[in-house]
Amino acid sequence: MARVIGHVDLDYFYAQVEEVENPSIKGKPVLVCVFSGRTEDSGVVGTANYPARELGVGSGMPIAFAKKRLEGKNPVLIPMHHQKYEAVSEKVMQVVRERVDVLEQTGIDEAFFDITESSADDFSRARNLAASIKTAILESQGLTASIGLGQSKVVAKMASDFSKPNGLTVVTPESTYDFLSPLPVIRLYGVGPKTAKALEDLNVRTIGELMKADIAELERLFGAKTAAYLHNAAAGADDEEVAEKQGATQLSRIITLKSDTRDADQALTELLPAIDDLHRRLVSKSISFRTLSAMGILTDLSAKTKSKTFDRPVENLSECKGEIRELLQELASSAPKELRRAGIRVSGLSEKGDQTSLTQFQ
DNA sequence: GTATGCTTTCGGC
DNA sequence: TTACGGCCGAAAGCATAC
Repeated sequence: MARVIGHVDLDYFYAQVEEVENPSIKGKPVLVCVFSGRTEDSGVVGTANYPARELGVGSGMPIAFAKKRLEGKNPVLIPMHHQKYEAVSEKVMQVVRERVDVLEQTGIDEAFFDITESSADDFSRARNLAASIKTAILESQGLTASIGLGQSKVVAKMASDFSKPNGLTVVTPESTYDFLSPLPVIRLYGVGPKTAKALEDLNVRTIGELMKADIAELERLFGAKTAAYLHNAAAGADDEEVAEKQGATQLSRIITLKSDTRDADQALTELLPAIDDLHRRLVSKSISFRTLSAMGILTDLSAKTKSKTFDRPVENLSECKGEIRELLQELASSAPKELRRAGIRVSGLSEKGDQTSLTQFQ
């Protein structure tokens, strides 16, 4: 049976939550900012509302740069309140979950859903269901969302991206080719600036051109698995299932250092609160880990990591400061530049008292 | 050679 | 003129075992 897959994306999420809480800022450029604390304005824009975007400001942009662009435009800068957005997100996801067959949350503000059953595989019924989901989100939390429907995850994701904010785009199986083929490859889910550039060097600019691209050439450039994905995704024919996500596969914390350094002990000192925070998180969720990594962002913003895997799951991160120090030391001494930011990551996670996930197939 | 597991990098939001 | 976070998941790259 053909599938009906949806993707829901909350519009300019963090900034919209702030607008709902304080409607008087609506209409002005609103920036939700991640301040790093190094200098007054250092940090980046997390989310910008549409008035800000129309003035050329968007997420990932340095705050100082955004401020310059918005001089005289009465911008509203708000520091990010992650817990608040987390709470709103949970409520929205529950509203959606109640109305679909399967929900797969892929971020704080987006999710895939499968409504093959509840729409009886009928795209016109699916459209009505998607419209009712949008209404329910608006009534529950005052937020607009954009929804896309299609025959696969790739099509649904691109459909939700096609019209926003407050969009509803339905791409039936019959219209899939016409929808996808003229779009630039950069719009394809899974294609970022680097892949797009490599494709452009092959004279592949649109998804239609990607559909016809030589597979051997794609394999040579990207490897077999990515090549197969690109080929299928271009046709909107990926067969990825919508599946509820279990727990996280990794947890991390990263900070910006007060000043650039190669001194591992300095980095460790500044990281201690983040290590404690992650430790508390692990303990409260009864999570053990097997792999510990130190992450560094260098002065040129390039990234570097060093990691270590233990033989058995480790429960107590705060007892690993010696290992973290060693990893930071390896990292700092092998890095071509000083560290600007430093972080830790744990992966290979398991829940305490649940060793089955590691042993049941051995 | 193939399978498997670990390390590092990439890319999305 | 420049300006620059904090997460997450996944895949490539590499090493090792058989």
